[in-house]
Amino acid sequence: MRMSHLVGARYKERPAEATLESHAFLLRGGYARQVANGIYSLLPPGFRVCHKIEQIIREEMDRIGGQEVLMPVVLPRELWEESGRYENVGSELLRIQDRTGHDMLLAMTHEEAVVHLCRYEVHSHTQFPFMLYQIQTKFRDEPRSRGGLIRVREFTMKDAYSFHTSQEDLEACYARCYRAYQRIFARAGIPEVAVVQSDSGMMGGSVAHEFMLLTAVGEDTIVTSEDGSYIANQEVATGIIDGDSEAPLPLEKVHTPDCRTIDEVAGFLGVATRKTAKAVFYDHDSEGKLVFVVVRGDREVNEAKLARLIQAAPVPADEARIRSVGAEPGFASPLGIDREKVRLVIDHTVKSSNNLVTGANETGYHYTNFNLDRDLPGVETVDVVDIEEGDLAPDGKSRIVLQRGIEVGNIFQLGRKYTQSMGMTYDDEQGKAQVPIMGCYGIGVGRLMSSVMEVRRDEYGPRWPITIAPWQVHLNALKLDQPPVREAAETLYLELCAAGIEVLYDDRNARPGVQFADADLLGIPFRIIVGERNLKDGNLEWKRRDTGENGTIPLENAAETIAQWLREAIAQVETAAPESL
RNA sequence: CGGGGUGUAGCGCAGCCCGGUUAGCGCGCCUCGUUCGGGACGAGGAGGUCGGAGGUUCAAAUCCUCUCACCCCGACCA
Repeated sequence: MRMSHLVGARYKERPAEATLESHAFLLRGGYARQVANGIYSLLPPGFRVCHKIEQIIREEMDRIGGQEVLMPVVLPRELWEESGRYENVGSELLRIQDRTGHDMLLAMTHEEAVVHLCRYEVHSHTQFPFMLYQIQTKFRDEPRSRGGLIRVREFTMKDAYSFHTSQEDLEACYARCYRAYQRIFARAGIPEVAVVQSDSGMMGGSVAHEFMLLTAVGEDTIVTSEDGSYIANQEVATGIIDGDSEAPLPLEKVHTPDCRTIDEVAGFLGVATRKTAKAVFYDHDSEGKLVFVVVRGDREVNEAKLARLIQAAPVPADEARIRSVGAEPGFASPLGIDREKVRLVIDHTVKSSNNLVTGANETGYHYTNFNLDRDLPGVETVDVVDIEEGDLAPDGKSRIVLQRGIEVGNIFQLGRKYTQSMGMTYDDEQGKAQVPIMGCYGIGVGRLMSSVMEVRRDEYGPRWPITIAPWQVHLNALKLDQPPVREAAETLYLELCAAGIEVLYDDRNARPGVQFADADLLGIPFRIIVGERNLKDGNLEWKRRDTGENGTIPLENAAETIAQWLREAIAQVETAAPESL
């Protein structure tokens, strides 16, 4: 590629809307342009990186027996009604109508489409297991997209779906996919991606893992232990939260005027927030009951955990709804509440602490010395709070440290949620109809590109791993108007191209500073500089963008030398990938 | 959806509070010349419905009303 004709301006200045470094470089380097909120076009460099990532994904999915297909972006309402998601998924599902007024939708994921496809194609246990995948556009009408390509509304995703006749078979496939993902991220140049236990969210299913690139700008909170033995998404993380064991004191009702928050109550009574019990209300559980959550005052309700408990999306309840069950906002308490009217959810922390302050369900009054075992005997407690920094890991051996991560991939054991509801069956050995078990496996391509950019860069631009760089070699010719320089550069360019190497040739006769600054923004790992300074000795200069190494090589046979370097550099990245299963 | 902010040339911004020629500046772009190893210099030039609509006024980028878009924080989210 001759750079004089490369489309995509590079900016010297940082665009105002960029927040993350990767976002700034995407715009400054001419990789992507925003069309609307969370909707982007990719320019040639950005598309080339994405295409290479996709190619790695293809190779690894094919290696474990994946079969590539392509399903539609636009799906009819009826298909999603079969699974129940047309009603269950909120406004992030973009619903549209065709010219006849028929309800359609833009797929945000393709479980329905793949089951629709397979239920007509596969009928016998002899055809199992199998895995289909596609690399295709998804649309999710995010309430708030941000961070360049990290979180967008329209994006390209590799989504794979496996079908099995037994849980054991699913688990074997899951393990292969898990390993394939490790290989994909390693080959893309970020072998440090961590695997964490995760929530399966609206997808349903049980076992799920997320592949997280740990970075301060990540949107997810990851709970890790200091000794490295534990790692989980905060949405599912468990741990040991310290309690205390004072002798229970008599329950006492005290006047607490205008103390509606935990901080106000604790301050007024002169106790630590951890010596209080906090009431939080959500509307409503799967049976329509108000959910009354009680956690220790210094702790936060983990809404992902709560959602799994109540089998519904927790929505904070308004004051009228809280009063309707006899509780008093600001002074609410599990003591004396009508348990027929509410779904009482009490966290373990309330049981493991003593003599807590809790509301009296009466404006201006709290109880002190609330002890769950004594005052509400027989109430079961659950885990419904966030694990925080300094708690103990589940094994009790190590302290918890919180980190941030970007989710670059995920894998789920889905079970029969979609095959059951959509009536997919096969005949088993006895000729009896059975419902297959599914797994699903996703990777966001653009998010992966941005994520790599976020962790492989310096102040001047990205430092692409050789395996996903937009081009492999950046050829700079300094003073192109001088015949010897032009001749050497043009010849080398053609030789490199002939050798099958991807070359970006800066043939613009621009000043060196301009060329180098642009080269930094494009982040190509091998830079070859043709300039009169070294050319008079028959040499070329080279520089590694990724490692900073540099030197000179003879012009003669340079293409062969460079080709050899590339093979070695690629091999070096690939050796970081674990063996396939 | 709640709170805050910003819309002026491809990019970054000033001008607005306190209305008044032909709306500026830096970068980028085009032409010519001098330059040339980390974003050169000089000369000349192109490029603007001041986000949109309505209003106030002799006069609106500037004041008022409405509206749209984008950004940030929160809620939400596979």
